[in-house]
Amino acid sequence: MGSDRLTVREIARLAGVSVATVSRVSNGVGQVSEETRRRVQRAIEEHGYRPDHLGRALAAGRHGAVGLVFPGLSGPYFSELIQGFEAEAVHTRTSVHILCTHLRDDSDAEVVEMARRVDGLAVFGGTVSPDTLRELAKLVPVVVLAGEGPPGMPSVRAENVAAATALTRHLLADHGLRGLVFVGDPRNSPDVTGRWEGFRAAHRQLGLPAPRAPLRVGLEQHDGVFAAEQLLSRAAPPRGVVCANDETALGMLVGAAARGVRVPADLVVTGFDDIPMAALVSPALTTVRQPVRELAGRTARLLLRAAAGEAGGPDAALVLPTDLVVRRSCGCPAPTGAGTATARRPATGHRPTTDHTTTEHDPTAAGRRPAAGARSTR
Amino acid sequence: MGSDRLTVREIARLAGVSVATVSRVSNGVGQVSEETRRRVQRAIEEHGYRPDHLGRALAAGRHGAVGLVFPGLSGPYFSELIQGFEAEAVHTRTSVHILCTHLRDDSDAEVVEMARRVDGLAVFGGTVSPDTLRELAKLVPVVVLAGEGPPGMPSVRAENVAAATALTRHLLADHGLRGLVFVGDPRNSPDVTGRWEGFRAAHRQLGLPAPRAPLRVGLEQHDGVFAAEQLLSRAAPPRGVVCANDETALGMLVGAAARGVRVPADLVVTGFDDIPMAALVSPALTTVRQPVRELAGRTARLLLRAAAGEAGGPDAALVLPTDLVVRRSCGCPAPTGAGTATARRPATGHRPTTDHTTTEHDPTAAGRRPAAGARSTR
DNA sequence: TTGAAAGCGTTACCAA
DNA sequence: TTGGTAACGCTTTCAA
Repeated sequence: MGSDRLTVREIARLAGVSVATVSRVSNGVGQVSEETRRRVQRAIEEHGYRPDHLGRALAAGRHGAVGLVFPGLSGPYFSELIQGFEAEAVHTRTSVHILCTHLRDDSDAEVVEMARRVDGLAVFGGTVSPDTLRELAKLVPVVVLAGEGPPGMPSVRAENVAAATALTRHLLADHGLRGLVFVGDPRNSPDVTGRWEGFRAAHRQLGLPAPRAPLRVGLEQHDGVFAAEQLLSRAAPPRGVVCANDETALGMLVGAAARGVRVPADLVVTGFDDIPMAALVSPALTTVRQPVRELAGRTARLLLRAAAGEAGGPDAALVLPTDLVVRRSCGCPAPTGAGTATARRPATGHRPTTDHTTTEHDPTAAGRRPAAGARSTR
Repeated sequence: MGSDRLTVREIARLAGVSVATVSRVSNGVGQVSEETRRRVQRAIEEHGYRPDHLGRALAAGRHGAVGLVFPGLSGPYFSELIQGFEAEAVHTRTSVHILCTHLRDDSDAEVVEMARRVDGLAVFGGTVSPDTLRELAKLVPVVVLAGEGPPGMPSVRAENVAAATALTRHLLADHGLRGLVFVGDPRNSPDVTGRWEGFRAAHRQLGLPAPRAPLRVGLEQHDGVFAAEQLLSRAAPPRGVVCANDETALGMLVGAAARGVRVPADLVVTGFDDIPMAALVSPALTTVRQPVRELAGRTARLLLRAAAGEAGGPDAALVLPTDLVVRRSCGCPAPTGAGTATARRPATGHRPTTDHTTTEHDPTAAGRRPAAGARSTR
């Protein structure tokens, strides 16, 4: 178990030098004669010495780690987010600690606790209260991911309102649908708030009466099934639903199928995020693509720069563009579909990567091909 | 941002006492006169002083944190695992740091790096090499989660082989199916290895020829769709597939539906894990339930005890029992199904919690009901 | 009951 | 090029 930890002093003694010299060698800084360096190096390697983190951090006044705070981790969206973030952090040799607050009531305290162990914090929108966010910012640099913080706090998010507006307008104007229902809880997260916002804006812009209240459910697949049960057992089920994310929409598809409700003939369903499954179900899901990877990457860069003590640029609130992805679940015909100005249509059927133009390498494409011998997730 | 951190010295000066007294008060140890205690307490609260973690950890020689190492985070399985682990850790005021190694080639080094920042490590089976595992164990206490480590290393896992055997026997013997295909990569993780093992054992036990090689795909939903494409485009598609987990099975269902293949009439599909969606799809998924929450809880308790320096008991490799859950996707009739000895059948249709006897509180049940005003995941 | 001082393991400054 | 030593912020003896 916890073997005899060796210290700089120990190595110094063994190599017959001072601790200062050992520190210089192990960090590769300062001037050390070739001969001494070799001697110290040998002692280090021979005993497998690695400087203790606590000591180092205490002396440096830095932890060499940043925190990533999420409410939960369900689904490919978060998975991708984390991957994008870590890919960036690895460059600066900064380790990333993930904290899931879940729904615990003392979660804000937990986040504050974490703030004391890291050099910076990326907090997912809606995870902690604005007050706590301000408190955190007094301790360490904070960047809000997929949301907005108090004025002046840097944040990175995807454009939700306009995309949701375009999507909803597509259903209302191009498909002539009425009585649409928004499935998701706008209080859930800033993302959902924005999508609900756009949903309403579309109605307003077209001079239609305001839509009814949203069906407030969570963002996981089974929440969508639950929503389908609710909606489809009504006397007059809606002709279309705009789901807060793809997973809910997939669940909706499942629930509809279970009741023999045909999509899109009887019910139109749309999602949000464009996760890999969105293009694989039938009918393929009309949705909005957001640059998840870049979202995470930009957040990481912003945070890492701030955590390193470099003056934060004037970049306050970054908003990344999104794309409407029109597929079949909205009622558009298979290969060529009527779309809005921003719509990009599927070229072929079943490959999410080639469905629409992507600006960056999409790792899910590689993931789908089961490369023999490669270790896969889990 | 990083405001003037106050130190113990500062507070001592303000309260007109020594640092030792401040330390005693802030930790609630030792003897301090009521009067002094109040004065120090006031200074502490007035300035919002909280002892620095690094200093404290350095003095104590402990980090007050443990690490949780996963290959990735896709799906409800990991989500549940993390939640279960953290629920246990919160009791001991230990914070949990999650590390996702993804598929990076330098991930073993990353794990070693993390080992130097925590008091103990729970490593998901198959995430790091046995050699690295041994190296880690030299630095901190290690518990393997959902797998087994080198001899002597504590581990907690679910019973896979017998469950997979029972499941497969059910298909072979009770349903008379032949030419089954195992969908999943046994090299992926110990869990999958065990399931493949059981799959083969069932064939052996019934005196049937050994099954063909598994269709090696990942464990996410889209991997199942991919597998369906592969299998169903063959000249002679299989009559049944045993999927390595529920998500793959759900993807298989989607892929089958897209091709007009009926389940279970044309194709029998089974999963593993019993995630919430398993009971909600139609046909509902025949699968194996594993006590994910308890898996995580036991791992946490084992690790936390070891991390606290308490002598680890004689508990080497814990194996938790699993349950075969027979639903419709295997071909059993809806309400009452032919089952094996261990089978527990659904009582009603659509509530995973009540589908089969569970020994502990199932948080997904609460999660499914969208409690108005409650913050939901993400 | 309180305080002075010695660590904890590292880095970095200042002399030598 | 090296070594001594003072931080870093805290806990914890040991005396008073």
